[in-house]
Amino acid sequence: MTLSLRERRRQETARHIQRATLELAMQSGLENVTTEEIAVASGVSARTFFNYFANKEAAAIGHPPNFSEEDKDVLRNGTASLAADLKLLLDKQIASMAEDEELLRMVGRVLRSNEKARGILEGFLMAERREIADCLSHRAINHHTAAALAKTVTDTIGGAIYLWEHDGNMSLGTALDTVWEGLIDASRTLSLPAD
Amino acid sequence: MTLSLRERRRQETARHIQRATLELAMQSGLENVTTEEIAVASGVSARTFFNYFANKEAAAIGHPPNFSEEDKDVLRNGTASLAADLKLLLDKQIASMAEDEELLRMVGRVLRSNEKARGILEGFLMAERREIADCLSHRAINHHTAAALAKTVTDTIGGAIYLWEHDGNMSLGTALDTVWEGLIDASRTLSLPAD
DNA sequence: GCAATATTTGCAGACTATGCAAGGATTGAG
DNA sequence: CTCAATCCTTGCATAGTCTGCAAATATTGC
Repeated sequence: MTLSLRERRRQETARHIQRATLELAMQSGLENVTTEEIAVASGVSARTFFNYFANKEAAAIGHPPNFSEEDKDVLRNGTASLAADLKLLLDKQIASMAEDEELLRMVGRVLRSNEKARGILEGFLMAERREIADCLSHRAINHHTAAALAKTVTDTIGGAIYLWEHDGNMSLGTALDTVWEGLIDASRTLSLPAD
Repeated sequence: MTLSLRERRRQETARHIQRATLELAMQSGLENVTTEEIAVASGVSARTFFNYFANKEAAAIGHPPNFSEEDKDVLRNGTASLAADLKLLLDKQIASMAEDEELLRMVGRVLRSNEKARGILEGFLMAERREIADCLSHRAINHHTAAALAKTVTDTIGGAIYLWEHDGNMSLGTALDTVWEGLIDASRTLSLPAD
């Protein structure tokens, strides 16, 4: 886990560029900011900007951290109910996001107004869902059930952030609990009466 | 519901451009097709192309049809179980998509390789989910439950198409049933043991 | 057939993104 | 410390995206 000087600098520059991108986007909207302006604000050349991110939308979103092996082990070999283990994962993810609420708010604002950014995020989420579904494959009835559960994870995080952004002074954790309850209610609705 | 000559021509040109875009994309990949080429293949000027679609990704996806009032009424005032009414809506949507499987296959292929296209589709889906959640607001326990149910609708359609695309000779309808079962199983998992 | 209204088109111009090659910085070995 | 290998940054050239504008063309309703 020790990074070379080069790697540390690279990460730092990437974060730096993301900040600059988001701050400019908050002022004028990402559409109205040029890559040139972002590069200047980040202290790198326009060409170097594209060595770090494929485009300004990707710069605004940044490089999201991967799931830890620890988290995935809980999903694979957890002893509690599946629902409880999933909720645990959600709590952890939301807690880590709550560490920088301002960043989250800025990213959220970009995502709401920018189609390309939404597409890039979808790409990240697809990869995450694949990972989660993989971890669940032993515990779920079959592949499709695992996929449906994985989707609920990313959806619930998205829903919680959305609620937190729109409902004035609800904490991220409370928003998660609220959306989670809605999900459980929806699951009851779907599973109880039909067939 | 009668359209003027102008409106009919406009729709026809739009479909024409979508076809041309998709056919070129199948040959070389959408990334390697220029808007100029699409315009020539569609028989319009490069400038006119942009009067119809904001970009080539939007042209590939096309203008998806809205839900009919009839469909929405079933959601609002259906007498069967909510799960059954939702399944009905899904069956109808999938049946209408099955009318042009080649188009669906081409659009799917673009979506799998193009981030921007995924973002545009997400935009359409968000709007659909809002509509569905709105219809469900009276029948669901609360707003969050309705939102979770609406999300399952678009997710299930997406999942069914994905399955149909990848599993050799499964029909769209069978794919939908399979994904739907996975969803029901997932719902049972989430609703039964926890709390 | 004519005036009002919409659509198409070409053109100019700002912005995005990539390949390439030169120049600079970092690294590890001696 | 020094040198060679390696990696990173940068400027430049270039292909492509997309918008505003104004002239030309087509459609509509009267």
